Amino acid sequence: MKILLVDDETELSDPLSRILLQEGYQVDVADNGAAGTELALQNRYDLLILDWMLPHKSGLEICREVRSHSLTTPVLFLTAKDTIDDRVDGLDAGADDYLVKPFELRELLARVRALLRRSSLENPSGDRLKVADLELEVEERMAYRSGKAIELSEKEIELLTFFMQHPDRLLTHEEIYHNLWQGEERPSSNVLAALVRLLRRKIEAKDKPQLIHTVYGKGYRFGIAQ
Amino acid sequence: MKILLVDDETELSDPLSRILLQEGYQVDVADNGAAGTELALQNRYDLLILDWMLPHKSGLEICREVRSHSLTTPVLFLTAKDTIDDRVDGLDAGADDYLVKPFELRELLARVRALLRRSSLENPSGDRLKVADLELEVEERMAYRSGKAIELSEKEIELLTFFMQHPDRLLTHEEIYHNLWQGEERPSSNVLAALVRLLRRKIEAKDKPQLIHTVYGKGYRFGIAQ
DNA sequence: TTGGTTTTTAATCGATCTTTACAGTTCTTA
DNA sequence: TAAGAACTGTAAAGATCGATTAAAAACCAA
Repeated sequence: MKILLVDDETELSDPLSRILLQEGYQVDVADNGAAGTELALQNRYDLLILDWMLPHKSGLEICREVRSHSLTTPVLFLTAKDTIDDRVDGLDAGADDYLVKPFELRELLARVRALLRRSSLENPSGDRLKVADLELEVEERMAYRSGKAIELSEKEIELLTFFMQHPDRLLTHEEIYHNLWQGEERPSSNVLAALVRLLRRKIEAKDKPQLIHTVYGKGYRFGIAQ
Repeated sequence: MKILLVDDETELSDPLSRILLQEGYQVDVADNGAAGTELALQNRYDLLILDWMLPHKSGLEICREVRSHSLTTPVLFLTAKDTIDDRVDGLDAGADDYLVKPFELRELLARVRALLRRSSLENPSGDRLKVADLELEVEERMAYRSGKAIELSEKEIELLTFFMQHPDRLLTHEEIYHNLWQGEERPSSNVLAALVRLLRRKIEAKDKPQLIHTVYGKGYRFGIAQ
């Protein structure tokens, strides 16, 4: 689990990041708003912990900006600001939780667990996914269709994972691009179509139900259901 | 958005449920743990708001039990209990948020919005239209007649959506053209008739009541009624 | 660096969707 | 009931989009 901590007070961020590391999370730290925004947009974190008052760009602005790029990573505010207005503003800017300094470490950790638990519930990236007769082991970089092993490249895995996390749903080109090439500018060519073809070549078979369905003009749908 | 409120103190739950209703949510109220658990398991709520101290079964127990049935509805605790241990217990029992009484109403509403926003992000239940035995999921670009899946093209979806938004009403050619080809100049040919035919071919069936009725010289009427 | 693999680009081909046109049918009214 | 108007069914052109290639570029390990 990767966490981004954006805080300029090293008296807080140093021990906090150490403790989060001890708890088994990977932690990146940024000490100003601009750097935090950039990191958040270019990497895939499972949680953003933002201080409110920051050099260059406030936590509130980071949150708004990140959300406007339709990044849905959970956000936890950590701040000395304690009027109701601030809390409401923070939550309405797209934050998921709000904790007022000084806080008890144990409560913070419990809230972090709650946020991560929910996002892993929704994105069962747990290394084993199954749809119909197709199984995927993300860590192993292997898929199995009706038991037969299939080797996949990195991008193929990413696409298949995204597909299998949202079976039977229309996934638009936008959404897929966002998920696989986030941060980077939208590819000018038909990378996605090319990638889909590579994946199809590996996981589809004539004698098995089709799994990747194209939805004309919109995107793709993954699953056995039409 | 449906919310279940479980609280035995009517001094709190009465005004609170009234306010939630004013905010546009559907609200069910239970005044004890057993009833709350039952309601939560038998209905589809978008959020559970649980008091901690309850007759029969505590909020904590409700939360655990509901989660053990792998129900992932967001849970917000609302309680007078205010030791760190309680909060940690609540969050680790599967709750998503925890608010200590007395709380500011505005903060509660902001947290409710945050929780509902996230769950609607993860479970985008787009518009669902239903007329007779025909269902339409606009976002998913799928229709179902008596449960059987039907794929539709963009223009077909637009027309069917317009039909289903105004059932049992005469929709004139003018209105339909205006809605589907707004801005553009009125097509010179019989596009609409052609489109209606394509749609009929997909959603009508000999053994089912007719849905698209033509009103000679005027337009169309959609619905089972003659 | 080299050689192999993965990812992206670009061009072409093919499929689907939308519109048009027209022939055949049904409906309305004089 | 006959004539004209309106609708249905069909086919095909035009427009848009996706699939398929092959080759270039980027990446990576030896």
